[in-house]
Amino acid sequence: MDLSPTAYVVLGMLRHGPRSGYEIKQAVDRSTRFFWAASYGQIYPELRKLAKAGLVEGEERPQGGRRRTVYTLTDAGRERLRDWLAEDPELLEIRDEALLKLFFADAASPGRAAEIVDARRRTHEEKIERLRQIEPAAAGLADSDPYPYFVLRYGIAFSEWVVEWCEDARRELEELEPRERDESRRDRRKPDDG
Amino acid sequence: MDLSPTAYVVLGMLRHGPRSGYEIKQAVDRSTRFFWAASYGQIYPELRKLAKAGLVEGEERPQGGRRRTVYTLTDAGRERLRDWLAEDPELLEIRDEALLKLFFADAASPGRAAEIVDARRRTHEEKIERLRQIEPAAAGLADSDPYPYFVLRYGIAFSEWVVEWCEDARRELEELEPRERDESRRDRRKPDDG
DNA sequence: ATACTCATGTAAGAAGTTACATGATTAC
DNA sequence: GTAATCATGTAACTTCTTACATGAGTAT
Repeated sequence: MDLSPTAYVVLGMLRHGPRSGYEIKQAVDRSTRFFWAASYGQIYPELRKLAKAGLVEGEERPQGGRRRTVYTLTDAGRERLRDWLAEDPELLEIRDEALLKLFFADAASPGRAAEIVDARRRTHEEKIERLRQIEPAAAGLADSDPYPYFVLRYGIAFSEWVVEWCEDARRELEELEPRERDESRRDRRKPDDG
Repeated sequence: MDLSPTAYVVLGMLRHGPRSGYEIKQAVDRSTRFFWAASYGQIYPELRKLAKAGLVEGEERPQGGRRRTVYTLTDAGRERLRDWLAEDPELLEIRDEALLKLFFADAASPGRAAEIVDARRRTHEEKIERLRQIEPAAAGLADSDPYPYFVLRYGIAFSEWVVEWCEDARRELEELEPRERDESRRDRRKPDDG
């Protein structure tokens, strides 16, 4: 049976011990979210599928009168995770509306490109802030498993790089877009292209 | 009527003049692909929807005995594109298997983290190569519309940054992963975490 | 001839989001 | 008491990919 990529997120989140679906969702939001999100609508059905396949085991562990099912990796599940980790990563998908809008900026009103770049900068500044908030906790756990912290720092460094790029781009766009650009450009346009 | 994000890719690809579905797909593969992909299975149905909505207009323009439908932006379509460009970009989705595997590397065999980083480096080296191949063509068109070239250079710069990060990460992992790490680490692990 | 590119499309299904529903516990 | 958090789940829907089918033109 083939597993979806998100199934491996679930298996992976159980690598250090039992967790409930709710806890997995929380862990995803605090960690892999910026490069791999997952919703309840995926996690809960996935846990059941994995249990049926014998890769995880569910156990009722209510807290007070609150029902709660905690899942544990089985040996088969751990092996499956290991096998997947042993394959070279393939999938890399990006949907970046900011880049798309910048790409089409020629069809926008004059000066809009710079605003799009500014919006992109703000997005990544917020991302940095959010990641910095979870950084201390991640650093504390790095002792027993260094990789999540490693990846978190990648996320921060990446967004910092984007912010720098936006600042450079801003300056470049100002040279590119003097007030009269709109008129002068239209003259140079190939007939085919208008 | 709401448009899907990919509908705007189609509208945007018509901003400089009429194109067939086939040509749109080609343009996507040569340009927006690295941050926004689109398949025939989206493009052709989308063109029909947009035509029904009056945002594009199709015209039969066979080449030889080969049927061919070419679409043009209507005024309404151009306005719709402009309105969308005037809204701040929101969507940013990443699915990065390499980061996910690195995140879970603690559950992999020793030394696997470094291999994942190496694979990531290769992926982005290939990306740079592909982008460099289309760079001259993009640079040539920058005269009439500078933005696609602008975004292309972002793509190259980004992948170059990733390659550098991978080189740094490689070195850091070697410090982190001396041969005996596996044993020593297990001792420091909290009981909750095993 | 045969392989490649041009050209358009559909069907099936995977993957993922959103909104909703339910109900207990905890903090103020 | 009431708002937030803990906890689980489903249904409807959107989005997107993959695989397939068809057929003409072009280059070797």
